[in-house]
Amino acid sequence: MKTYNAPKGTRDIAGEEAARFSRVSRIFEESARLYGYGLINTPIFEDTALFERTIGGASDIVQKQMYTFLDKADRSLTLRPEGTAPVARAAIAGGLLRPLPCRLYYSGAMFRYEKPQKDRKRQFFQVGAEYFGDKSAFADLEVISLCSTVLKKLGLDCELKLNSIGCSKCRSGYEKKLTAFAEKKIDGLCDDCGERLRVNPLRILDCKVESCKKILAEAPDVSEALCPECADNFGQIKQGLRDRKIRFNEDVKLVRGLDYYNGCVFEFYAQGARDAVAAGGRYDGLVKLLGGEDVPAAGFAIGVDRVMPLIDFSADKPDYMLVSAGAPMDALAAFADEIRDAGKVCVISSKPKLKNALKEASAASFRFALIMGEDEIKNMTVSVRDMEKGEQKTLSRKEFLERL
RNA sequence: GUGACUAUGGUGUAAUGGCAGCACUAGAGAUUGUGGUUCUCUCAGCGCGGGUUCGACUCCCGUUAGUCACCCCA
Repeated sequence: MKTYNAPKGTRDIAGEEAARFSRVSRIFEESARLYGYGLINTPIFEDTALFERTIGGASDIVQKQMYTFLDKADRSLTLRPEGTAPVARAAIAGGLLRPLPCRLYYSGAMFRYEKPQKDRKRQFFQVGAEYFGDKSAFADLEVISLCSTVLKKLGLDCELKLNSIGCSKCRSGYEKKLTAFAEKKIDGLCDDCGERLRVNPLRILDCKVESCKKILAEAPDVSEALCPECADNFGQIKQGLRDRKIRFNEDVKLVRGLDYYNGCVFEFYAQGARDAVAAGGRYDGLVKLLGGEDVPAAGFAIGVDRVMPLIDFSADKPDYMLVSAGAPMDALAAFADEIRDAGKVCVISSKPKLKNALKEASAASFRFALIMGEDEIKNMTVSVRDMEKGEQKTLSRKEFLERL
């Protein structure tokens, strides 16, 4: 019989992984809620143009990583490769940006057509938060704090890398300077950098080739090219982080791959992890670009798949397995419901023989087996067997339920 | 997208080109209502397609999938 695997670059998440997954989502959602963020669910696919315009036509994502298809009416649709543009789009469309500020969080699958490898699947999961309507450092600080809090609650010790790539004004000035610098040294730079210089000069700062790194070490700094406003804003963010005791390292070479970013950008690196587990920044131009008013914004996303294997996790053992020793199933079912009403996990073993039922309970690591047989039915009792200690005692069902 | 490596029951692993074994798991059982230790039995496999050969799990080519690096990114 032919069987089917999950499609290339996707995977099934079950068992312990699933438990990790929901733990990460739960902790994120809890924190976002406590910060006053509201959940927003956007479609899994959008008009292709939404991503082409916002992410940047020159970016790798748009150039070769989008899952784009035509629907039956020849509309060009794309499986979302990231969450920010859809959230911005939805916030505009849904009139959510009227009383500003507006705080939203999301959680879900994203898609990028890449060659799968460690920590890089074609379908991956992100949780993220977006803050609309505040131009000041306050917003940057809030989203960085939220992100940092979540990672901390997950037990991760992360390094925060921080940079400012400036507003549209100082950025274009800087890009000119950088381009001029790089063109002089073009012979020493790799081919990719030549290409980057043409399409998105900032990205050459990100080059991993040693010879390029050496040359670019002398490149002009963004920090020196910032306009007074941007420099002041960035200074406030850094001071705010110090006040909040959030450690960070300024990295003047940090740029982001998506075109809509400006101002402060950041990435969180977990210990030992090569890639960022979370990243974000400010994107003041995005809402306007999508036809909304001129609403400044900042946000971040956490890579759930990347965080999952890093968290310290031990699965909870299920509580009770009800096993029959000749008791009718009806009696078991009613009692099981009473236990569930008390909020405890209770599973009824389908094995008719006590021996096999106990075997099942121990194989599935239940903490207790609840034995019900003729004696227990007659006396309204239950025999509670501790599967680890091997101790067993019989008590009245009423007493048992009270102790839950 | 480029490059390298890998592919055998559900899992982990063997077999100079000559009958595919082993361990774990799972299922059934070892006289009455007591499991996680023992014993017996059972189920289950060469990713797919070509080629070389008397004969291919083994060699060659292709393909698919996985892993790793590059690229890029959460």
